Amino acid sequence: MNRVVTRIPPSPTGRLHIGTARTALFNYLFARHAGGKVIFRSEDTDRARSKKEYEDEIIEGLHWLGIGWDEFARQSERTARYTELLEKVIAEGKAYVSKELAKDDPEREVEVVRLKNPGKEVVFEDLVRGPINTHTGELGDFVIARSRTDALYHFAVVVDDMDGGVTHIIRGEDHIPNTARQILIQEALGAERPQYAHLPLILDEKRAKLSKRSGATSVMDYRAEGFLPEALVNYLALLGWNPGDEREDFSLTELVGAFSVEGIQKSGAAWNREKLLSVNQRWMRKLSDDQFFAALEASRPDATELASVARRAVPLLKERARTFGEARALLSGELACLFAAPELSRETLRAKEGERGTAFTKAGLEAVLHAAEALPESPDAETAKAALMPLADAEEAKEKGGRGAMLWPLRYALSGQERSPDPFTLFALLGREESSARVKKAIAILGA
RNA sequence: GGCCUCGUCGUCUAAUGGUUAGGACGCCGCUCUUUCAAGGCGGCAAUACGGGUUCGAUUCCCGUCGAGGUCACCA
Repeated sequence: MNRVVTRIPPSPTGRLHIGTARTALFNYLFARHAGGKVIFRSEDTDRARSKKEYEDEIIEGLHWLGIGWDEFARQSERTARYTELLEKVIAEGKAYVSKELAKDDPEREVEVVRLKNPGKEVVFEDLVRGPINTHTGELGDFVIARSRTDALYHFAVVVDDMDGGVTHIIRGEDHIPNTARQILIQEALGAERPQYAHLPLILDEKRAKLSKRSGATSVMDYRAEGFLPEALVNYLALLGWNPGDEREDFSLTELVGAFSVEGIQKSGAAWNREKLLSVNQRWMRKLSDDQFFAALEASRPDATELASVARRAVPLLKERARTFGEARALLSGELACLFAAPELSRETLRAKEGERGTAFTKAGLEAVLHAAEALPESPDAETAKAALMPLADAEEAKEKGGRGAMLWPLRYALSGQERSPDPFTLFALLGREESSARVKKAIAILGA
C-alpha cells in the first residue's frame, strides 16, 4: 500500500482566500490522518499574474492556521522538466506543435502545443461523489503549452503530481470539469491515476461561489479582525465535513484524528459569519485571562499601550466580545468609563426615583459613600456587593422599588451609561477612590 | 445554451427503509439580574415537487423544478 501524498497547490495571484485555506486544510487533515505526506506547491506558471508577496502571504496565513507541509515546490522552477516531457509527448506523436495566431494579438504568430485528444469517454471515481463520466470529444485538441518551453497549468499539474507521487487530489468542485483533461494528459504521459475527491464549494449568502465581491474572503482580514486561528480552522473544517455525530468542538489535532472522506458533504455550504463569531467566542473563552490579554494586546492595529485596568476587565470582555476587534471596540465604547470619568446627566441619574424626589436618590448615594469607607481600595466585586447590596435591600424594605432606585443611580454614577456592567463589578474595577469620587460628583449634580 | 454536480429547519448539519426527523448558529419567550452582557430553561422552524418500488420511504428508482459549477494560449 502506497503512502498517502496530498498537495496544497495555491496560485499566488491573489490573497489567501478562505476557500484556498479550507482546501489546504482538508488535504492536510487527510494526509496527516493517514500518516502521509503533504506537498506545498506554488502554481506560478502564469508569470504575468503571480506575485511573490502573494506567495508570502499564503504561506504565512497557512502557517498561522497551523497548516504545515513536508515538501515545498514552485512550478516556475520546474520549467526544464515540463519542456522535457513536452518534447517527449510530441516525439511520441501524442501532442503536436500548432502554428496559430496569438489570442491576445492576432498580428503575431505563435507555436502552441496541443494534445491529440482521443475523444473517448473518461470515467473517474470520485471519493465524494462516486463515478463521474465526461465526454472528452467536445474538448478537441486542447492547448497544453503556450510554446514548447512554456507549459500551461493542466500540463504542469499533471507532471508535478506524477513526479511528486501524489496519491490523492482533494480540491474544489469547480475542478470537476478539469479532471477529464488532466486524465487525458496523464494517459499521454503514462502516469498513474491518483484518487480524486471534489469538495463542495463555499457559497455566499446568495448561494454563489464565495468571491471577493461576497465580502471578507481573505484569511488575513479575519486575523486582523481578531479571530483566533483555532476558531477559523474549527469552523472551516465543519463547512462541508462532519464527524458523523454531534460533536462540533475540534482543535486541529482532534480534526486530524477524526477526519475521513466519508464525512465530506456533497452540496455547497454557505458561509455564515454569525456562526463563525460564535465559534470564535467559544475559543476566546478557552483562553486564560492572561492569554486573553496577551492576544488582545497582540491584536492592536497600533502600538498604544492598554491601561492596566484593561487587564482586570478581561472577564468582562470574555462574556461580551466575540472577536478581539470587538473587545477593543468595547474598551473604547461601552467600557470607556473604566478609563475616564463619564459626563453625567441629572435626568438619567433620577430616572428611577419616581415620585420620591431628588432627596431620595441623593440619600441612597450618600449611604453608599459612607459604606465605601469601610471597603479596601481594591475590593473584588463580591466584597463590594456584600457591603453595598444590604443598603439597596434596606431601601427596598422601606419602599417598593427601592432596590433599583438605589442601584440605578449608583451604576449610572459610575458608568455614565444606560447599559453597563453591574455597579459592584464597576466599583471593583475602578477602585474605592475613583468610585467614591464619581459618586460624590453625582451627589453634587443632584444638589445643584 | 452544452456538459457536470447538488437538493433535510433561514444557515451548518445528523439519521438512512420503520425516530415525536436529532444537534449547532441565529431568532422568539421565560428566568436570573429592577441596566446590559453572560448563564439557566423553553419555543418556532426542514426532508423541493410528482410519480413509482415497498407492509412502510427523508432514505432506493424515474421524471419535473430549482440551485451551483464549468465551458481560456488563467489557475
